[in-house]
Amino acid sequence: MATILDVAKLCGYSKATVSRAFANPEQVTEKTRNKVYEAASAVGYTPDAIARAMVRGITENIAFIIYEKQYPVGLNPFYSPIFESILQTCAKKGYSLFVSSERDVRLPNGQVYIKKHMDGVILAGKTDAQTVMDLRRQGIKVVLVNSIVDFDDLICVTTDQYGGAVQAMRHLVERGHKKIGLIAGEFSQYVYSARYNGYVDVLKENGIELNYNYIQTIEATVEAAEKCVSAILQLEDRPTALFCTNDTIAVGAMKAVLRAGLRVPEDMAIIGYDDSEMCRLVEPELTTIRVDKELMGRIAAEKLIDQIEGRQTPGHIIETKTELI
Amino acid sequence: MATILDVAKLCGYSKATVSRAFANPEQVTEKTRNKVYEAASAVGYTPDAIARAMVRGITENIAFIIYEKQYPVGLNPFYSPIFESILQTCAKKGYSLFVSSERDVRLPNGQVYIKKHMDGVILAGKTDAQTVMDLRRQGIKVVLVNSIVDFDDLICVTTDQYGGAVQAMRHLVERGHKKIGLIAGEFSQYVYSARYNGYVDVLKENGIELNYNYIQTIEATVEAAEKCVSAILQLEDRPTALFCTNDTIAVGAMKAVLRAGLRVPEDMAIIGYDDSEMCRLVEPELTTIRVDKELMGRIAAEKLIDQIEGRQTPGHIIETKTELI
DNA sequence: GTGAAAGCGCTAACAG
DNA sequence: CTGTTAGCGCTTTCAC
Repeated sequence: MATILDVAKLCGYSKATVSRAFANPEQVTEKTRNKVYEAASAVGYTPDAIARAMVRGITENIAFIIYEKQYPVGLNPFYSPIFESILQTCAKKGYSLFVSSERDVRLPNGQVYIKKHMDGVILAGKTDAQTVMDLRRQGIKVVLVNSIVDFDDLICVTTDQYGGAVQAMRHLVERGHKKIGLIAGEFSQYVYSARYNGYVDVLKENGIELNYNYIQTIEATVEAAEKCVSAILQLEDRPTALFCTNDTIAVGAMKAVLRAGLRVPEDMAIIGYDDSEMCRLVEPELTTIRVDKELMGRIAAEKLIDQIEGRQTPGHIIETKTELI
Repeated sequence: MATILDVAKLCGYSKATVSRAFANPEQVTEKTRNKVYEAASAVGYTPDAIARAMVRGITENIAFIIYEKQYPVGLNPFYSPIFESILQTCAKKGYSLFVSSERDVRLPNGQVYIKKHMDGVILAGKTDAQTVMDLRRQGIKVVLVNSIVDFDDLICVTTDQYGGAVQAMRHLVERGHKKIGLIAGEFSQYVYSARYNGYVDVLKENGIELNYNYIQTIEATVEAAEKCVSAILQLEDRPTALFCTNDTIAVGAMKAVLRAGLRVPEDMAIIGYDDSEMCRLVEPELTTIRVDKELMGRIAAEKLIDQIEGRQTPGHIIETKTELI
């Protein structure tokens, strides 16, 4: 592997000049530059990013670490668009992106440790204060997505979970539904209760009494939702609408209804949550609550990079708006 | 940021011993080790991966680089499971994973250059010999997924594209279909022609004549497929079955059929390709050709890591089997 | 089992 | 504009 020294020798300039020709071309005359480049091509030289990172103290890499039990990282319909958005933002800013689902590695002494080929991380999903502190102690900047830890100087990018649930429920109520079921996924406490409260509160504000037969908590999979809703359809006095706390559940619910020979939404209205890709795949297409995942990813990446590059990043909780689709 | 020297000073041992306590614990007595760990915790020390990589010449990072125009990386229903599988394999082997859709960065001299915080890359999608050579010249090991470049010593993990298409077509023919349409996505030449040939050959072997009204090439999106199939449904003598060259197209086709008030598969049989997640979301569920994406990802990652760690990796083209679902 | 010393390949003052 | 020099933090012989 050719090093900077090989190039320097060949073109007759010093290491420093070769270095400048690549890292700060404007600091070198065009003539010199060309000679350097020529020599570099001749020996097949390419700067070594590791050595560079070592002396500069920065890697220009960040990591996106998802910690959710629900689905694997790459297949998660909610995080995929966020991931994609982060990826794009990184590309634009010249950063490379690590992806991982295991937040930490243990040193032989049992200490938590994250491989430090990165200047910062975006943590998504279940996150605790300790992790954030560990990371920071290692000199790594942190931004949270879809989770909140109460440090004043920590950026947490979230959505209005409660507001979205209220939007969904009001939509159903406005269309005349009084018997509305809740099929809730087993999400983190934070997400679960916000959506649950939205359900309960909208019923209350419309004077509709809770019917606990209509409320089910299940694993957030198509299969579980299908099974659960099939059972609900057997109820004497079955609901006319279902609020599903994510789209995967809504798709399962829809399958159950269609298989029972009923129509959506005439016989059973269904609303999902997240506005994932699948909403547009099924027929009829699913009503859902849009969460601006593209924006969440972009903000998270931009704020993180701002911090890495030493720009001030005021703000703590950044809440993006939801919208009915 | 505490360095190894801080720890050495505090515990009274040398840098070398501290280094060993973390990198090769067995080379140090337990007593020493504990003292080192204690001192490390006290000053908040954690080994610096960059410095480590610099002297050892290995990073324990690899990259997954997708070069496809079709969909963005993170949202690609075909590559997502491969990605997930690679991620898992990496985690198991102690490697971290970079993900990217832009294969290269250009140096000021115009040379292609990839940031070398990695020991190897898995290249997916459109790949050319030059890229492979550039990477190798930079000391980076390469494995290809879903693409082929003819170097004897280059591992290419693919599937039997032609065989899969034949399976799909035979399935339709066996169920008595004679008027079979082909809705082909604009994929790479390699994929496109393998699937196209499968279509043509099975028709031939059954003595069915090609009807060019039944063959359409479109952008591989739900919308394009829906539009295309809506038009096909208007044909005087419309087909009774459609072979769609991926599931996204098949889903679009299905939507068009259902919207026209027809039934799937009674009025129009539809078969997709890839066995992506969406097949199980739609109702009725989609018949498709399974491609073992989990296996492809795992093999690619394992072979790459084998190469990085200096193990022999014979073989060139590794073809995984397809299966009708 | 532990220490001393020599770099890994590069950048960043500081001179000239 | 270019060269000299001094490390970045760690691992790894080679001695002891």
